[in-house]
Amino acid sequence: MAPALLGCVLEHDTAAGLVAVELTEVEAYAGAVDPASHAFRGRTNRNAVMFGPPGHAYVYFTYGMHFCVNVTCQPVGVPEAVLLRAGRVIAGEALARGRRVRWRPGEIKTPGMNEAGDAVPATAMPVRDLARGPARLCQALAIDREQNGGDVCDPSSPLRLRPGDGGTRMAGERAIGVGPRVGVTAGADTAWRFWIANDPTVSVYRQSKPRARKQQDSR
DNA sequence: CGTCGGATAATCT
DNA sequence: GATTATCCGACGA
Repeated sequence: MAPALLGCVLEHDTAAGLVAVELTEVEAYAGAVDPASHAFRGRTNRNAVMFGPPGHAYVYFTYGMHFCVNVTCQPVGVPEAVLLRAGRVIAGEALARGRRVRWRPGEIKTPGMNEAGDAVPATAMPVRDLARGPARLCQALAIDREQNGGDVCDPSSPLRLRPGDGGTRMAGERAIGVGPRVGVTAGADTAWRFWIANDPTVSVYRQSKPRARKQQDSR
């Protein structure tokens, strides 16, 4: 399923307008047999959607500030899904850019302004970075908890998946890259990440790095 | 381009 | 209480 999704289009229709991306990078997570999968240790409230019917969005919140979206791809009871890691914006670029304005805690959260309060030019966020990475993709498409469990195969859903504009699957004529998944600890040697070769919107590979443990009193 | 640390909170042990 | 399917700015090469 994962490489088959490359080149397909994910679009989110909201009151603000529609943003669409052509998927350029995905990762497969194989539930019960995959220690890197959220479903590896069984069903919980968080991963319940993974155990549901295929073609639905599994949206989770992580690192205290980011959302990521998966598409389930197996029958009820088989918790397998594909994480949508990156895409190329093909519609709603201005809206996506507005959603990608960032700020730091405690600072003014005004779209179009930077931390100093200066107007941010339209070129501040390169188009290639609008959905380059799973949390960035969710930002650009305004995907959050509301979309968890949604049927992305129903064309009438706000968040839906459709064949690519090229009309072909498997990213058409383009070569597909294969490699280990980003940021996972268990199962780091399993090559279940797929991307469109030489596409600038594919995120940079990063190995999982154990974070320093919470500082004890070091005196 | 690469590495590093901070932000920040749901989830699980 | 530890961990995390991340992002971003700062800094150095």
